[in-house]
Amino acid sequence: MSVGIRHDDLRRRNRAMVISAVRRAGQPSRTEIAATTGLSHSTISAISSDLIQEGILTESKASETVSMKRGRPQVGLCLNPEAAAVLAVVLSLNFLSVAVIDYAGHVVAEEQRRLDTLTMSRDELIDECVAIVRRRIEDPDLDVQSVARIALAIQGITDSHARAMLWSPITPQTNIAFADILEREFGIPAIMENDCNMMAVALRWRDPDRYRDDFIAILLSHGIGMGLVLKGELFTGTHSSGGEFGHMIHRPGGALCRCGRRGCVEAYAGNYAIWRNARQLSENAEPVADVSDAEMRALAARARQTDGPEREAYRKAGEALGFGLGSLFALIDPAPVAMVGASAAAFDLIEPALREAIAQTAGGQHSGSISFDTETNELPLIREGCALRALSFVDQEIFAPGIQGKSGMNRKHVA
Amino acid sequence: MSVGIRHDDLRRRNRAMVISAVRRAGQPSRTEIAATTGLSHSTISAISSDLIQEGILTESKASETVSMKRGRPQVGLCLNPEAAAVLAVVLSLNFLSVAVIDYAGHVVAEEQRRLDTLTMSRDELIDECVAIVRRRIEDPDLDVQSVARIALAIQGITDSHARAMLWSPITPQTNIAFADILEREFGIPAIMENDCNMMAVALRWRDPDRYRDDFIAILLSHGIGMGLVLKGELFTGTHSSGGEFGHMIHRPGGALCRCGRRGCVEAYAGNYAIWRNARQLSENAEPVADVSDAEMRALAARARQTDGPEREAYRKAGEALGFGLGSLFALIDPAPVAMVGASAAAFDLIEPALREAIAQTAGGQHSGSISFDTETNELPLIREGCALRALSFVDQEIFAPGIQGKSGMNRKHVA
DNA sequence: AGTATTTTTTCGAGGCTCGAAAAAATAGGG
DNA sequence: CCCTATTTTTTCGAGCCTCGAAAAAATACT
Repeated sequence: MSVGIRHDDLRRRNRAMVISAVRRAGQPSRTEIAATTGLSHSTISAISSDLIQEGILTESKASETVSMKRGRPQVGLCLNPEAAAVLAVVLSLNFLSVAVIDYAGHVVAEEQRRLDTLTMSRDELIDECVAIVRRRIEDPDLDVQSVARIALAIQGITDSHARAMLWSPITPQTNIAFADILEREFGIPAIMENDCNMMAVALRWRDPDRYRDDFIAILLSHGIGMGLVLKGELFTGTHSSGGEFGHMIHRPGGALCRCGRRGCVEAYAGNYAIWRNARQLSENAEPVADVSDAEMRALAARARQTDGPEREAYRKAGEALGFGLGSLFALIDPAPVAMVGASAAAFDLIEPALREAIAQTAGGQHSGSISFDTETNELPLIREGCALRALSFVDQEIFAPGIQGKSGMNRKHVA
Repeated sequence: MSVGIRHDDLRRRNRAMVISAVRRAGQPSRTEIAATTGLSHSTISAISSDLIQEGILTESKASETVSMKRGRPQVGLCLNPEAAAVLAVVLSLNFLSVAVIDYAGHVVAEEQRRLDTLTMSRDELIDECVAIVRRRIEDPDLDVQSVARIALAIQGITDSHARAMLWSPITPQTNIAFADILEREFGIPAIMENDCNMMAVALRWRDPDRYRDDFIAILLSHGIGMGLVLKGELFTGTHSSGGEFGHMIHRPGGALCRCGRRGCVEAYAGNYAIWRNARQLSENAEPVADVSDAEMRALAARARQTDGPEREAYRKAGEALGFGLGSLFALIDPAPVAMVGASAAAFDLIEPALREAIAQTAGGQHSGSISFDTETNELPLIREGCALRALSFVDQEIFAPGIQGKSGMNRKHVA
């Protein structure tokens, strides 16, 4: 059962709250932090003094503060970039990328590689990931004191504890415990996240006005993925990363999906499905492994030009997405939607049928008011989400730890 | 944003924790509470001493403790039944019921009435509810010191703040703010909950081994409802009670649903849909207002006897439920399911097609391992859920209040 | 009756937050 | 240039809260 609050938890939580307030606000003064957290000035003063002493926060240079107000000028607090570093690793189809991010959230180094993920063996895949991480960590050019956390995102299903990839369309391999492997290899805490969930995390960070407590991020790509935030929390399944919107059933017994089942939303709206329909192939035709972005752009161009099979393919995609969203809205109620990925550039071809379909569902009451936004490049979002996840872990678990391992041990003190 | 933890919160939360530990365990000793909450004996001693002084808890009579152990015998703490009372009101099709429950959770009085909810005006409906509550509260025979909370459950959609009924199949009226109305009328805090959500709350209470952190309660009745618990929390929509499983889309453009749309799960699995299919009426035939339980039992009997349209009707219901669950499992992963309601008695007719359908969906990997349980009488569950909800509110908001309205004002102190 | 054992209470220590007051740092006005 | 008003930040004592250790209470066993 949930456990009582010990006295030590109090300081721990308030420390975490101050750190998170600084991360969100950028350069808040102590007074601003007191206002947003509801804690007293004395408490904020004490906590931030501790955090500065420990090298986690720094006071921003007074030069920048252009306060035209009377009185003692506010002194902004900011995250000390040198307090820690994190790694964001993104593994997607035929592509592996890693970025080193300092504690303030700035990318300080990166590396990208093309692979052939579909044909690689289990060990090759693991070795590539370990190697790219090792190169970044051990790079002598890089003045990074210590990497405190690795976050790895992958297209596919991960387990709910963020330890392992369970299944992924980018490789025939299954059940690879990447988080455990990286932890063993480098002795650095690691997590394994779903790519679409990381998209959602990043969208919330980028535009908290639009993407606040409830929203949906849908990846329109070769497959269809979703990241879902409900009540301010990232939604995950009971055993896996969950939110497999692309594999909700659109038409029982319908078109053949890449997952081997029939009638999934993805089997109508994934790139391979649009391509299959545009070529007027059978719904039973085996999904192709990959369709290039260029080819998809060509399909979209033809669909915009003439009312042929290409336009019909996009219409079917919109219909599947619309009925899928309708069923989703029946469960969670309507929420703002972000359409992410290269195919989001063809959202103009998808939207009419999508809205028409939603209007026939439980979401229908508000079908006009549901707002869609598009973002054609998913990779930066995923990486940003990973970085945020990893940094937030450092904020809460390392710099505001529980009883065990009271921090401040080997960290360099600043000034 | 989330607010810092003040010092006063600490005691408040730990008080709430002790109360909730007593409610769950029945008659735990102080030592047991210390063990489950992780707080020290001293703290538990101090808090429980307060709670006893305030008349919220009592020490159980030593006579019952048959401890064959050496040492000072444990003295069990229990909820003082006289500390407060709550009202559970359940409004369903043509039926209104209310129960008075003491603080220990025992029903001390009840009243039930048959109504004609489908034809009643808005004011008649409200007046009936107010009147039945008034009769129970003002009953001179009843020695109830003070009703601290009213919880009202209704079949249909409520808002996410638990204030109002937004839409219900039992009445053509919409948007009735029952919670506000009852609060104004009696000056007692009230909430308005969805019936299926209350079923889920009660199932979790009754069988915490089976229904712990993640499970699904589905009401098989004239309509199809769902209560969903995920990660130990009751799931609700962003604006409404949410979880409208019955109105997920099974077949786009398919059978006519009671909600006016087409192809909803309910349009295949609701009583009216089974009845319609069993009579081999068109899928476009207007849903009938009500089918008696007796008639449904007759349908089920005939379905078991011969392989005719009745059996096919149940098969279609199972198929719709199965594909619906499959889509749900794509989002949340598989979880134990409770089938509740009179039609759960016909689950034997539904299950084969249901399992076959699930096997064709994302839930398919585990289709064999998904476990179903049935419970044919929903009303006691709903009432129990209401009572638990109301009592839990009293536990947390009244007996462990924040700064404002520090409790213990007019309550009778016990010995 | 005395001893061992277990539960519960008591008591002082240590932490944490809070409010009030003091200190610090600046702009504006004469 | 100095003084005052204003705003931010720190300091300090008070009040709670939880904790651990020890004491007290209540029973079974010998």
